[in-house]
Amino acid sequence: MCGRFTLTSDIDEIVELFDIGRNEFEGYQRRYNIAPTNIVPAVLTVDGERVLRGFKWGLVPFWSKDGKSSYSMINARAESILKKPAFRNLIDRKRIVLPCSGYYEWRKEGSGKQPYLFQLNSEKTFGLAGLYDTWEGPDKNTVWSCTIITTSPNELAEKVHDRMPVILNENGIDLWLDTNNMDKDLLTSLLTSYPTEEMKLFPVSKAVNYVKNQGEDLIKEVVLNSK
DNA sequence: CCAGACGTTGTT
DNA sequence: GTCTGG
DNA sequence: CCAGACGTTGTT
DNA sequence: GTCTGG
Repeated sequence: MCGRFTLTSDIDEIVELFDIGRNEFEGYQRRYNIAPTNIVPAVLTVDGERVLRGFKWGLVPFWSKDGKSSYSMINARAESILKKPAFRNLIDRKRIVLPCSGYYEWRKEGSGKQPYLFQLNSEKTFGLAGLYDTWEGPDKNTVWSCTIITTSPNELAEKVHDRMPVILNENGIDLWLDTNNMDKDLLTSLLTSYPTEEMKLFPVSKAVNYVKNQGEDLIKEVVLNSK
């Protein structure tokens, strides 16, 4: 999973897919409109209600000493998620889904790296499976942080990369966000690659390499020079 | 027993 | 906090 | 990806 | 130069 993904501004799509209130989404936008770029939105269930809040991307486990997360904690491997001490205790009660309209992966091509954008064929918003944790700082502040789960790629994704994020369909989102669901077999069975035939991929501008670049141009297809 | 890890990926 | 490796 | 190791022995 | 660990 790359270090960059996009979120559509289509409120209706998000509200519908995640079954959250419209005011929940608008409240999120208000609360986080000046958040740093490493804060990402995600949906969780609190007291039976779907809630959208910001998480620092890069898990900080509750037992962390300094509140920092290593770069590697941005992802958790689905295959080992029940074994790894940093993740396995989170699967019971700390599950989230991150709204996403597309994600980038880079492929080495000749001298440089060509970014590709993955989307659903429908170009609609989808959900990435994640886990979160909270960490209490010395001054009693709480850091909410998260990690995105990766799995082996489907036939499309493997053209570019050897991993892909876990994408949940609507049913998967419901199961993953159901706080009453403690069935580890069922939960881990959701952590597979998304159907190839429902996804598309195309090259995009290398402008995506610079985080400061934003906007529509980054999700447009570009024509690559054939060799 | 205790110290040290605890994790994954690759444009930052 | 808990597990692992030395 | 990049920084740092790259090794073994034993009177430290 | 190449491998490994972070």
